[in-house]
Amino acid sequence: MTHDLKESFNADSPPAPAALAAKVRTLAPSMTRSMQRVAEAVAGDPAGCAALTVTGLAELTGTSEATVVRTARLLGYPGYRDLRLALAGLAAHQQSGRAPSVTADIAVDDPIADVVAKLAYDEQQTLADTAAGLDTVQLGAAVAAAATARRIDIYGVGASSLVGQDLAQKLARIGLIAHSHTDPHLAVTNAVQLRSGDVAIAITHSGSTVDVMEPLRVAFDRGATTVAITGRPDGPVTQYADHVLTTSTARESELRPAAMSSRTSQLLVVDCLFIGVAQRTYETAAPALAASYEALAHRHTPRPR
Amino acid sequence: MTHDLKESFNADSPPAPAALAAKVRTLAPSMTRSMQRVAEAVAGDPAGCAALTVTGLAELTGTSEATVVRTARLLGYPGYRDLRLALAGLAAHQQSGRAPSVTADIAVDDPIADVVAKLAYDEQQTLADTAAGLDTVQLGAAVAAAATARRIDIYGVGASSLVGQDLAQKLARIGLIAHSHTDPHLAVTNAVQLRSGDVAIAITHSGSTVDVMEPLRVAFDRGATTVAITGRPDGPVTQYADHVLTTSTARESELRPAAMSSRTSQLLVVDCLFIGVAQRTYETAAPALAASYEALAHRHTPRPR
DNA sequence: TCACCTTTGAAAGATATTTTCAACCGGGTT
DNA sequence: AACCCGGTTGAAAATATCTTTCAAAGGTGA
Repeated sequence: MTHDLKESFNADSPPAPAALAAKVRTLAPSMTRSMQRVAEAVAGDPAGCAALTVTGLAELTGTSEATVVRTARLLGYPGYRDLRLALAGLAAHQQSGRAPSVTADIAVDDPIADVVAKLAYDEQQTLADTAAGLDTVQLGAAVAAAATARRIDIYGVGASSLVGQDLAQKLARIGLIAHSHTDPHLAVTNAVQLRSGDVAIAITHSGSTVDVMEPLRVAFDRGATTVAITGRPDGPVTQYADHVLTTSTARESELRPAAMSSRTSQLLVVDCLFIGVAQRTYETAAPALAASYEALAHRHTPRPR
Repeated sequence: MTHDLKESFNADSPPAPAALAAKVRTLAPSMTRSMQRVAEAVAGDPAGCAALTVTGLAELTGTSEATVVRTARLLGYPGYRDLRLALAGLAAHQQSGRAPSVTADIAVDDPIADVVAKLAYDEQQTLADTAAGLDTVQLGAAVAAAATARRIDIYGVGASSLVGQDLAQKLARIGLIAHSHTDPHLAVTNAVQLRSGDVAIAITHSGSTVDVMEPLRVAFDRGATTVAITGRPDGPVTQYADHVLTTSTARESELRPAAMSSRTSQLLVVDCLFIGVAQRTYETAAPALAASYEALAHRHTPRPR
């Protein structure tokens, strides 16, 4: 599956009911300027845009019909007509559930209570977006591969390395052979050992972190089943991925680095992967979980009161 | 609001959000035979009809385009196009109505899509609980201490160690001196160096992990400001904590270890702490964040497409 | 600067929707 | 029964909307 470029994601989800705002955010970086203007308008006011014709929306955004159609395509619809229908559906949706008013960015002078509320809300949003945007077919395939893998190598650097470690820890707990690699050199060194029947998982929000791409490429070339967990489903890392799991991207602000929401999103994906694997290996996973719990008991003071 | 069914929708003429089936029934007598066929199809399967063009619907009902348009007009829309948009909205609505049963535990035989939904829902719940249960006064105090600390030491083992590392990474990014300790011996060794003006943070879900409590005790004795992030505000660790930040605990199931939801909760707390500190040190934090972003740019492949 | 690739919108081409209009139907009248 | 007439219907023209094409504009690296 060596797809690249724009055509790749036109193939996947034909319809896309909700989670449009999330999709817009994920795809925004791969859009051209004028397409971003259109996407922004659409995400900002679905109801309003649903009432517009191609020409209308083109005028509103100061672009051309062609650009509007292109944007619709990029978002996964066959054409503008279908995007418009989806927007109408979305509008009806929002109508029912009025959003709370903590959506604003976190400001420097926000009282601490607001920070808590906004952050919690944002992360909840990120979770919802991620769940909506996750391709369950890809996830299922990744789960199947991991559940039967001889060994699982995980690559991630920076903030993503923690996510990788988390996954490795959990998989190890249910008796699988899983390792997380942070050092790029060691990662490549290890990747060389992989072959068919092994699984390599790369975690990178940007989709273009060389330190993570390189070991994945090696694993891919060696015949291992490769999985990319990334916020950029069109990024270069997907070249070497048999299965791509997309994380969502929340808008970031000055005080809220992208790493924060991408981490939340990545963790959800990783958890889903883990649970999926645990389901498939239930016979061995359940006792292993119990055993590891037992083994740690003595590390706690006897009676917590 | 006393009106019931039939009377209600005569009032709202221009749009007609729901109650389409009812409208069809009321207006049916005043329709001609072929129009009734169209109206019937529309009321029977809004979603399906939304996918059809005028011609398609005309064929389906064995009538002509003109009749379809007439029917749309009779139902109160300017034309078929608008009826179609309304249908799409209606369909989306119905869809959302059915799916409230994700609250159950994750079972071994749940399809992967359910796993995603349940997990996302659970984590969202955990976030809400955590935000609600977080003591902003304690948080504010912890933030104040951390923002002005000479150095910050963080203790966590197991799953919590990742949370500790995450916090340390982020604090370091905004120019603070923060370290996460995983090795209990090294943690204690380092804790001995602390004194008044330093901050020590212990992260333990159980509130009774000796490997984490011990360094915190040492730091406490040495006069450092100590913070405990724990799910058990009555646990032994709080003895040595000047400020206690409580994380929430979601119910766990066989397949979903406690570590999973506690991690989500801990991360939110840690994020709040971080943002709070970033706010208070904004002058230095903002440029530091920008600088660390710059420094990493070359680790990505130049042009993602 | 130039060559090359990307992005963009004007306009042509294709579809879908709306309107027009004549044929058709059914019932009442001579 | 034959005829007329208002209402109903669909084929086809007219219009609006959407899609595609293509060349010019804009940017980037050598």
